[in-house]
Amino acid sequence: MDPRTQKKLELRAWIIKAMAHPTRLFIVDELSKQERCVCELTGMIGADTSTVSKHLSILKNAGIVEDEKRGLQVFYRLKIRCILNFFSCVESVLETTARERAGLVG
Amino acid sequence: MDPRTQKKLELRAWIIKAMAHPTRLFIVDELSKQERCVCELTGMIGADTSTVSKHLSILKNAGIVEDEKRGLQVFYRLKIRCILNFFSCVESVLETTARERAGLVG
DNA sequence: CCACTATTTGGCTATATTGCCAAATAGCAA
DNA sequence: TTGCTATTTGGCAATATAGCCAAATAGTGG
Repeated sequence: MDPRTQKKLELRAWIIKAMAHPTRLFIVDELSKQERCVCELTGMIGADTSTVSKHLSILKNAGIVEDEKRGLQVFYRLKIRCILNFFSCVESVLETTARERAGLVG
Repeated sequence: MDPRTQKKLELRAWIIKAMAHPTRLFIVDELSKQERCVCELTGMIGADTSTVSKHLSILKNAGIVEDEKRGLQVFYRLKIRCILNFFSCVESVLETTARERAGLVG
């Protein structure tokens, strides 16, 4: 693999990696419904505020979400809606696997 | 986040994580064009055979690719085509980010 | 059986990620 | 300024991932 291709794929893998964590999937799903501040997300997730903040900054750096400060709070929004397609394709993967397993048994 | 949701998201994150590596993105892209044996992919990637084999087993365990042994060789195929949507959405992310950066400068 | 090729697995080290706590920063209000 | 709340950042320990080499496994042919 030539270095140019390598660099290109590293960048793309880095964006996908931003999605590759359960907490961050939760956040993206939640933000697909409505914007949320860090404290709201922290409450729903049940982790340390700093942990949630770091997850959000990973998503923000990747370019998947955007933030807006209003008063004391920082609100996060989903910036790229097509990222939700990840969910449906992942469901396809799971369904296919489940169907295969069922087929092996029956 | 309740344990049920957590488990569900962990499973989905695990599948996405299988895509979150430059070498595995290369493999998926290559397999989207045609099936390939491990030795062919190893040649294109330029890593140790064992490394490529491990990447392939990650993709296989995730349910994204499937394999078929023919003689000495094991051929891998892309099983879930919608995974290619990941690429186009990632391009959207990159384009949006690039447009923003350009806007800030000009 | 032996030799040879293709692939997988085990084991190791280096590196990256995660999550907590503590501390720093930012904004609002007295 | 001081105090309070929301968020981010730094640092650390635990865990996970990646890549190489060496060894094991599987299939082919003499």
